[in-house]
Amino acid sequence: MCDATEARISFVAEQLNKILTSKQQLIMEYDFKKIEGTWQGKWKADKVYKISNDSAKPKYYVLDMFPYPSGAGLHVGHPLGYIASDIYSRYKRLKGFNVLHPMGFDSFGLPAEQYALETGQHPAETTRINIATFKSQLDKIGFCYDWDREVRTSDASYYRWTQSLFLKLFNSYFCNTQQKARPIKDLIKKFATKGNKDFTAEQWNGFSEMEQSAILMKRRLAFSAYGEVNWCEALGTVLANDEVVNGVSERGSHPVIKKKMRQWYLRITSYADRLLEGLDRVDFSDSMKEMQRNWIGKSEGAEMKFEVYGLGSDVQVYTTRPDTIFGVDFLVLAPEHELVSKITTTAQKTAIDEYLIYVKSRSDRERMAEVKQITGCFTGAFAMNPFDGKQIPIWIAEYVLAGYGTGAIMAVPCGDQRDYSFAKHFDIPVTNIIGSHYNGEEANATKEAVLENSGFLNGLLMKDAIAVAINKIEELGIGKRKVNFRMRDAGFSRQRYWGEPFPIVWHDGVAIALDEKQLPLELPYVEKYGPGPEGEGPLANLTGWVSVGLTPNLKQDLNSNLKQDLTPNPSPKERGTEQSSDYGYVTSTEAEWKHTIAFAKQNRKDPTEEENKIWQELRNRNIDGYKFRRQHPIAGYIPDFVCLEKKLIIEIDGGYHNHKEQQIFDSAREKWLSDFGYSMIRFTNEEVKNDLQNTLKKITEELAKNISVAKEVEANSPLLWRGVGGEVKRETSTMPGYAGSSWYFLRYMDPENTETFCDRKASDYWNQVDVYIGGTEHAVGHLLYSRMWTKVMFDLGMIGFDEPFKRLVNQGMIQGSSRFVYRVAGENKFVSAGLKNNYTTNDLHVDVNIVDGVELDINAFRKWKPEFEQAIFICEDGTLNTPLSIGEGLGVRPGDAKYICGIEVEKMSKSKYNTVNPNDLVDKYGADTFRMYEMFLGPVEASKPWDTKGIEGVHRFIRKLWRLFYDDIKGQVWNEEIATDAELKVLHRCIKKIEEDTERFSFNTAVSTFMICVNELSDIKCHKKEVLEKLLILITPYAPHIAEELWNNIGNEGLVLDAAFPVFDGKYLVETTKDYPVSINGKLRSNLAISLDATEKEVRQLVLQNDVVQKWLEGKEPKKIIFIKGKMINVVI
RNA sequence: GCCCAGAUGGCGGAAUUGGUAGACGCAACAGACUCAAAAUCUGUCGUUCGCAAGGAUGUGCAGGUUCGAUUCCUGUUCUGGGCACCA
Repeated sequence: MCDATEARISFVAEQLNKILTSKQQLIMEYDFKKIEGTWQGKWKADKVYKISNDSAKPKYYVLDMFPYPSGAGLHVGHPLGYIASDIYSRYKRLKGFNVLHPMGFDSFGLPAEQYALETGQHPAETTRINIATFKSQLDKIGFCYDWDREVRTSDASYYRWTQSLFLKLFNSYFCNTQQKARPIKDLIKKFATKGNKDFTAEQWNGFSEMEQSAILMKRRLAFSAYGEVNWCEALGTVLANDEVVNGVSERGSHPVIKKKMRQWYLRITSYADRLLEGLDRVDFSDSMKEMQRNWIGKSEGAEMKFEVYGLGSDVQVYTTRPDTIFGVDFLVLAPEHELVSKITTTAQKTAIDEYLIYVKSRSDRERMAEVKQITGCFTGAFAMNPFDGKQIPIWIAEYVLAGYGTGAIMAVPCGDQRDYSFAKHFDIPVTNIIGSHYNGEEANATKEAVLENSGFLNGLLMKDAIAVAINKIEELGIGKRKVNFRMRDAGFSRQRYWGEPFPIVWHDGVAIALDEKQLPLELPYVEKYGPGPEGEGPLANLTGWVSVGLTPNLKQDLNSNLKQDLTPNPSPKERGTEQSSDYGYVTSTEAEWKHTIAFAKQNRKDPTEEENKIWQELRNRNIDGYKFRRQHPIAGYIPDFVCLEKKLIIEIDGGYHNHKEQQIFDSAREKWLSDFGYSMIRFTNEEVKNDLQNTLKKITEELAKNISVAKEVEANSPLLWRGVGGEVKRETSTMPGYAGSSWYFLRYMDPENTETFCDRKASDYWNQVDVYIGGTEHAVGHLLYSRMWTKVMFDLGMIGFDEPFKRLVNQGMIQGSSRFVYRVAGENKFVSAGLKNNYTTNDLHVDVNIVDGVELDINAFRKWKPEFEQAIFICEDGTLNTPLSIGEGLGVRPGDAKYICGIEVEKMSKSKYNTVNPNDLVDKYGADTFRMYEMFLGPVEASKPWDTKGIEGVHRFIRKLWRLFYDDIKGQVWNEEIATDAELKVLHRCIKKIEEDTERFSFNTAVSTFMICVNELSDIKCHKKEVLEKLLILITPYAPHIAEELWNNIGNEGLVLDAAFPVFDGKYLVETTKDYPVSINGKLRSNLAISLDATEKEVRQLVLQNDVVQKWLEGKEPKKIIFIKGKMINVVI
């Protein structure tokens, strides 16, 4: 072999070797993109996160507040809570729980509608797109959601149940004796049999339907009433509170006034006490509980009456301080109080009228804006103090609110600052009832003073006098103990499009619930999103949709080809042609209904032989206790016989029903009757004539069969059986954003159920949400409403618990850290932060992504927006940086001169260019690094500004973890050697700390624990599988992808996701000696290693022998030596 | 105005029950490896006096309780959040 060949061979071998090494290196490198892609794909394909409702394991429910899918997508602030809950879910799974951890979208809401108004895109479309974006972003982070359980509040399959639950609220009332919700049927029954304090049963039964419905409306948990809305004439629309700024509209600054409109409300005030009490049984943060308590605003006091001089009437006041009754110097009524016009004297009438006009002219916002302004007017009337007969003037003033208490107060200037200011302002003399405790300069609102000048209360401490005074008031029959709440009933309707339509139709001012079977009432498609003619929601513009006629289904039929077939009277032979009507059986007007009634009456007079025969039986036998009616109109249809209770119709057909044409009519009618919940059974004349017994048997069977339908479909649709005339119109407002979110946590338990909102078995199994994670912004809205809904459902026996969330964790808000550049006024020149005071500048937000810390990437900035292409920079050191294109010769670009940006912490938002997209970070560092970094930032509960800088450190840590298994050069380093005690000590210390930290949601310290552990293992060069695989299990919740990859690489079967959490063993941590800190007079002076077995006596001796201690003692005896075993030693001199 | 939470190095933060303040990370500085860069590794790192050993001081501020206080108590300032004429 010649040299050349040999050289060639060795060259080839060398090259081959190089390739092999580089390939091996490639395999051993931490390629997070590949790893994360692989495992996310595998998880999805194998459905590893699919959770069953049927498991022997104990359950655990971890829930995130589901997001509103905004167009902006996720920014780094959103995933904070999601990562925390994901870690916790995965941790619980390792601990052997069946963990429910779902995700969905709160996809109804105003922003989508606003966007639609601006761009003309349909909210359904933008919502769909936004959700897709959100999901793809979420998936990149590697969350363990069971997407099969996803819910979207704007899907008909979801809001069908929101509507159903609304109907439950509508059909329930709050029973004051049992303090719980009950079906309104019970109340109706009570009214009809016993009446109540305002009317007798006879009176109730004599009330018209409209009167009855009005009375019931006052008790329903979801009710309709007239309420004030912010009405903007110029925009022709109703505005939400936050769309009104200082009395004018946010958009366009048009004036906004109060307008009364019919609104829907939830009677949440009935639950005030139980919402308050429930807080003691849940694990929420103190501040969260406090916020809810404040919102509910319970106050205890007394309601009592003051007689008005010269008039028979009394003024009812509410006070929490009945102890100050002898200090009352005047009464104040709210300007809207009903007594105002009655008691005002002729002399004061002009003044009062003027004042009322003034008050009306002021919006709520104005009244709020100038809190301290004192206004009021004397009515001329006087009231009498029931205790001392003192004559006290009655005033009106806007500081008294009509909506709270009785809308009237007794003013005690020496005990209440507002009353005091009022008295001073209007020169009303002040009575002092607390002697020296009142200084004449300001009110003393404490309850600590001793009462004087106070009749039977003299000498009592004010706080003790309260109860005494109330007892006296009750004794005298002039008032009673009374609890008031600040909370108001929750407004539940919005004059908007993108929300759940109400399953309600209106007829003659009576709200009629749609039948359960008619749900979902789908949100119709609209082209325009503008308000209706009277400021109603956009739905009001859909006249075809709003006007129901009878029912939506009937309406459909009328619009279809069947109209022609339905219209003619089907039995002209029987009824005679002279009575034919264009609509026949269909009644959509008063006149048509009258026709139908007339037909029915006539039919009754003229029965067929077969009808008579069966009627005898039905009437006499009263089959199975059910009452039948004959020729009784159902909506526009006149059946031969009907059992209203069972919704069963019986038809005895004459021969003409054999005609094909007639059969089309029949089946069409059967269809829309079934939409009302009615079923039908047909017999021929022959059947009745020949075998009556069999016919009756069939009816009995049908009644039994029908039982579930009849039970379920409440007889609550008067439309079906009462006289229908006049127009039937749909409710045009929609439900607010919190409707869908008030119960979504239940739907996750049983998301595909088409029979009910959530099977009782499922809700019994999953029960309460164990941990609920979300922001504080929902403290008083969503959380109160969902708590109320849960209580209602519990009361009605629909679920088995009355608090939805066992534990609430509030994640802090991640604020944006904005960067600014300073543009010299009028020039395309920017000055660095340190020199900006030398110039007049405009501060511009600059994209944080082109700033490294505070140093601007000047070239990236020039490319950022075309207008900055030629920008000149005055750098921090005063040198210039100009674009080269100005001319190579002229362009100055010193090497390392920096342009420094300004910083400000603000809310994260696109317009401030301070958003950071998680996708970018995941692409650059991987999901595992991103997850751990978000957790490493600080406690989950804390708010903090985002700073990308530190992510490098976490990424270094992850790579260091990887290097415990694979070395860049040596390749595999992990081995299967037996672990030493020292190594196991490191591991078990880590197990203990991770378990503790994860349990208490201290994820930032958990991350640093991992860092410490990996540092220590690196230091002692531990690459042993026995230790490392336990570490992988520990870290799975935090960094699931790398854990799964390494777990698999070191030869484990199955997923680390389902491994068992390592059991901590304290024996590895047992120490024999402790390096005690030795303090002298509390100041640390030395350390001393002492055996843990040492007795206190031995320790004292060792301490006294110590050089440092001796030096400090200077030969004296110590006064005392404090020794706390295992902790520290303190020598007191 | 009322209620709640918080304040610790240049920065994010740790100290779980009153017991070694500043873990872990970032930034900074010094060094090793390298032609160089990246990556990696080692060291220093509250302030202050001192060559050093070793002191002094230090958890918003002022007091207090305690052998000992970031931790408990009182007062106070500031920051963040909530409510806002609720009798």
